[in-house]
Amino acid sequence: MSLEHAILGFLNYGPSSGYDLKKVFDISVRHFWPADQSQIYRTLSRLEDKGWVEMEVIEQDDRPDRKEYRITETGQVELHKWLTTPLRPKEMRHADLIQVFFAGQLSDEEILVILERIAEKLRLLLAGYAQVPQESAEVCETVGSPREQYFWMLTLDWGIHSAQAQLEWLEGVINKIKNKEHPTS
Amino acid sequence: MSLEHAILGFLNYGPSSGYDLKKVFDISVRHFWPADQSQIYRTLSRLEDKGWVEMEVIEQDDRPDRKEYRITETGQVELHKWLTTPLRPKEMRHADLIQVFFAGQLSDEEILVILERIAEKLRLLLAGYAQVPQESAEVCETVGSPREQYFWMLTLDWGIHSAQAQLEWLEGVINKIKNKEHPTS
DNA sequence: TGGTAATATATGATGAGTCTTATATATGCT
DNA sequence: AGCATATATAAGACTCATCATATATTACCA
Repeated sequence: MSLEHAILGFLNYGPSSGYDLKKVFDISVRHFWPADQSQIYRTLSRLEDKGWVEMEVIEQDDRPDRKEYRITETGQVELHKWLTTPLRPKEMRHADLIQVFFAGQLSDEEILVILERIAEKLRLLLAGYAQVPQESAEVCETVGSPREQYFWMLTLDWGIHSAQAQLEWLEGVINKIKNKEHPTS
Repeated sequence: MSLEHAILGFLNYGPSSGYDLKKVFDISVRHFWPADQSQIYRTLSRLEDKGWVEMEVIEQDDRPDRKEYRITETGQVELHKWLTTPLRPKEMRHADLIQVFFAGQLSDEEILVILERIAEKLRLLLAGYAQVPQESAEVCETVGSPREQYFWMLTLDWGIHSAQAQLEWLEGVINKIKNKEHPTS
């Protein structure tokens, strides 16, 4: 399971609690692997059962106690194995494209609304990507070597290039439809 | 639910059985909305419960009987409503990018294997897209008007442009790493 | 006559993720 | 004293999708 190994990946930088992991996920990998809080805690328990991580309760005076998880040697072996193992192609689901697929049944005005909405979502996505570097800067510099940071940035770059390509293509389509360069019946 | 409305979309072209729908899905929308056979049958039952479709058993001499589903007026209203309703942004999950994110922990050779594997998957995806027109040609011409076919092709075009943009970007990254234009520590 | 493939539908188990809610401690504000 | 907020963990219910099977009919071939 991917979430298991994403968590192992972070624990390999150093021990951490479920609460910490949730925050790290949200500022670093959320754009390609969002993780629910409850899912993180459940997955940590499962990782412990598998022996890939160990847990230690850290008592805190100023805050509730935390459970700190540390990757084991078995866990490190498993992580390396997973990182270098081919992943089977994952099928995509784009509900937006279902709307486009059946758009022929709609009026040109309705179609343009749909397409503009998709374009707007892509612009928002790009705006979100633009903020990631600032949000993650602190963690990046403290936790990561330049080499690690380089690959972190690659994943962001991938998202930006994909969204930009999609947006440019979509804007072309919108213009064609505005110019009535499509079949009317 | 998107699958419910994708099915309604197809039933709006004419009545059809679960078996037919599975085949239609596989040659037309599989690349952005794959559907499992058992899921299609279960969804058809649910659509019937909701009153969006009606079922009729068609007895056949040469084959097992089939249950033919027909969209109702309520179903058509619901379909139109859904097609013109904004969909909330769906978060993406790309397990491949988890491997890239943690690739800094690996050797350059291991990283190139990972990236080449992702590139190869994209090439396979593009090869698959290239075959869609032939596979769906028959259904397209019999079921769809030129206007409908135009939007069907748009969804394919979207996939092709996305995959192509990703592949080109990825090939650039692979070359940079081959030329050692990345941090080694 | 037996075997396979195509047609056609259905169910049970499981996995993965989401949503909601609950619990508990400590800080700081008013 | 009362309230909101941040920290920290957890469990229940649910949705969606996948996987494996099961069943039944007919056609075709050896």
